[in-house]
Amino acid sequence: MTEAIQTIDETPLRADAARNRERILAAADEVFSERGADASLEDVAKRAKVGIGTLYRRFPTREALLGALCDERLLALAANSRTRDDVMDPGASLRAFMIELAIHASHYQGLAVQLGTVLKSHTTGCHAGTAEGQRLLQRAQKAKAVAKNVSFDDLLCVITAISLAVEQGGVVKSRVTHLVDLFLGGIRLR
Amino acid sequence: MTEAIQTIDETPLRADAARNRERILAAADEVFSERGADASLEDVAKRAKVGIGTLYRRFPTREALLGALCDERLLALAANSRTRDDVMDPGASLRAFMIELAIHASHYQGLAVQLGTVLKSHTTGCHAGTAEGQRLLQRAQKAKAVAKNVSFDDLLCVITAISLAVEQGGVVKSRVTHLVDLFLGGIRLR
DNA sequence: TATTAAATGGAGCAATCCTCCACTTATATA
DNA sequence: TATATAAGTGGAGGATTGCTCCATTTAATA
Repeated sequence: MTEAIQTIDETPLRADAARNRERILAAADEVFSERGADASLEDVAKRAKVGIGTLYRRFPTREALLGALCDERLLALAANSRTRDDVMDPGASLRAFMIELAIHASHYQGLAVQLGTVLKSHTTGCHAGTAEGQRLLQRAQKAKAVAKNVSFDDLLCVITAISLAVEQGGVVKSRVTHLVDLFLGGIRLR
Repeated sequence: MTEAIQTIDETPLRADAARNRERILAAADEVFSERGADASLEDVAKRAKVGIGTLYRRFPTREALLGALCDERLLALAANSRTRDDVMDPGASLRAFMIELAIHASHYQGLAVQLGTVLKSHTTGCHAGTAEGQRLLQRAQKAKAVAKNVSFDDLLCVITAISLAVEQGGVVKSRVTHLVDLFLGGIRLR
């Protein structure tokens, strides 16, 4: 769980730097869990027992830090999704993916709004996540399970919305599922 | 366009206070338009030529200020919607309302995220807006145009999402319409 | 062991939020 | 018209956070 996690990257880190990087990530996970994704970065540095300068050197922006934090979970999510190819039809696979991603995106309070930005940070996990989403969408469209005028951005928009609702309402998986299903099926009766 | 705009309110304002209130609103509209809904409130006060204390006295929170700013437009939106009862069927009315609200919610950069909160500020316009939305939803459900397991919160969630997408993508009415229609019809083929 | 490029930490400036309160002013009343 | 007073005002100032910069320390290499 150590090496490939970093951003698509140039020279390897010095030993102390790598150590500190891990501490920052661990601290950030704690602090963001407790106080939300817009908690003070000074607090993160303090908890990691690292100077604030060190934190900024490693993660120039908050999004970079969030991106790195999401990395592992997004990788897992994408891998997970690929295993479903065998046991689920394309539509169901897409649905499952959307639900998982929506839940992921509300892992820290305040993460949902940033989902779009974070997914664009160049992390292996972020790449894997978007790639998998696009693959699933295409697959579902080829199988005529989903309309072809739907873009991945449309999906992302809806997923963001759903996690946003979860964050605000403080609700749970049932609501996520409900909203995903609404979106899949449409609210209009026929 | 002067009196009923205030929050559901107690004693009337003194002349100077009322004057300042209007200047603050005007300044806020300018500043928020230029720099987004999370612009500095000190800047707003400066532009209104008013002390920062005065601004806070009148609008204790940023949401209160945003609520007041949305007031007029929400009132108009609700009134507008009611006139459509004659010329549109329930489903189409709801659709039109959603589109208008979504566009409204991206009037200032950064407003969308706050839509939920803002709508809860006790302003006549906010009340009118939510009331009208609920009415339209019920009406559409009675007419069997919309599934009955859809709540107003669900709608709000989707509308927020859509304006969020608009804000981020910097896109326009066509995208809003597209997303609303996706949500109404569902993305799944049958 | 000496060299040096990489990494560190935190002082410090800037931006913003928001409170508090000494002063000013509109208005109701005599 | 004069005056009492409740309502309103402005902005200094404390607190928080973001982010940069650079003098110092340290890991890796020869």
